[in-house]
Amino acid sequence: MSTAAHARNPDQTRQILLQAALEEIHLRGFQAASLSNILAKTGLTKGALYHHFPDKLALGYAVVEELIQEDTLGKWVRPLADFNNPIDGLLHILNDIGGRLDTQDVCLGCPLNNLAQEMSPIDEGFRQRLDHVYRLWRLGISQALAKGQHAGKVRADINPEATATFIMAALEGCMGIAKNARDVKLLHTCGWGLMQYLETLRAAK
Amino acid sequence: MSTAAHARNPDQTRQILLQAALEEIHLRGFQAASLSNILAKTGLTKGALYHHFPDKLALGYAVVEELIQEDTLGKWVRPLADFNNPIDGLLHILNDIGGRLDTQDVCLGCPLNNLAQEMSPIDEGFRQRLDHVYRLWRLGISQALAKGQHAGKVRADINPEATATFIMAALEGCMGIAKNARDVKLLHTCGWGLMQYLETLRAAK
DNA sequence: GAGCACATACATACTGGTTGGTATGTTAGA
DNA sequence: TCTAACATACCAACCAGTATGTATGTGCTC
Repeated sequence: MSTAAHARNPDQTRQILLQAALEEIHLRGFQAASLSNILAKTGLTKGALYHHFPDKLALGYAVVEELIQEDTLGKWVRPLADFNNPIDGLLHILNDIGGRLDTQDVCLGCPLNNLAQEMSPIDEGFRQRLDHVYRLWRLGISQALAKGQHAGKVRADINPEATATFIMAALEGCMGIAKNARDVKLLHTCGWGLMQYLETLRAAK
Repeated sequence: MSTAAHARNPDQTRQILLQAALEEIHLRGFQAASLSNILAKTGLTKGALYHHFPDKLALGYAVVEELIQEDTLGKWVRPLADFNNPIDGLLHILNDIGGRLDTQDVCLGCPLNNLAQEMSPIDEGFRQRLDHVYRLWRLGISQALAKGQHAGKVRADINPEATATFIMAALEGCMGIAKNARDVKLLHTCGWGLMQYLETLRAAK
């Protein structure tokens, strides 16, 4: 019987480190993220960190691959596949996420976009991993749009890939603008513009 | 007669420092921007830098207020005022800038957006200065749209301010996506989506 | 199934390098 | 002659990373 004074659970420890790293990176960015801050938040030490990750870069990569990618798939790609009208689907997800975001979320912005803007010119490894997430996201929207075209819900004269790219970009842009303004209302204003655009994609009856 | 061995020109020295700081910040971000790198690029020393600026933060603020703001006004706000159809104006500027951007520009992204994403959660002074630039930009587009409405060029049922916000956001989003993809073609794909949106704003004949 | 062997899972203490910032020079020009 | 405009030398703080120590669980032996 273990008294659990120092019970060991390496998988959980790893998750705790990843989560704390995500929070620190989300706030300060990767370069300015301090390992000491991350460890202070977890109560762990450098021994634990460097046992689970070879260096800071690997920790950052793991945050992208295991947390940010999963979050993107879970919030956007998988839910969207459940709708047979992708425009309704996108509007629903948009409203759902937009309604749940509080001021703090808006102020910190999208972790994917934050990291992309910071790290893509500096580190190719980050760039590729982030690009992979963007590709999955874009592909999810693109396939949904194509399916919607076959179902006669989406205009046949638009290119699903290009349109998906623009939707994704516009969304990140809206989040970014609202983030700097520190204004949830501005996010909704911006989101209204995006929804207006989405409506133009519906097939004529 | 000055042999110009060490000719002094404080205003020019200040500009040189600002420009070098902009380049370094554009590449690495503000926090990771190294004063040593900036000085090495200029051939100046810390004495010069700290004579013209009290600290690193003030240097960063000056870059926003004097370089980035001017650039935004010069590239977007002032040119747009010359068109009597804002939609044609926006399309023209978009094509003009999009055509001139090379791969390096795309990879580094928009300095305004870069700084906003990095610094707005961390430093209120940065946030306010960047917000001011965004406001000027948004106001420029908004006023042009309103003018276009009165001239019967722009649909009367859209809100100029909200639409201007979305245009600005979508644009920054497109730049951001292309930046991470390191792909000029993706920027044009994305830009095509934005242009498609702009076309929907035209008043019916 | 008791005890030993060993790898895993951490904690602690320390280091070299870089950073922003400062204190103190030195030189140019008015 | 005095001040603005720089240059030089230095410093404390912080950083990622490492070397080493220690405790925990686990498998293997007899």
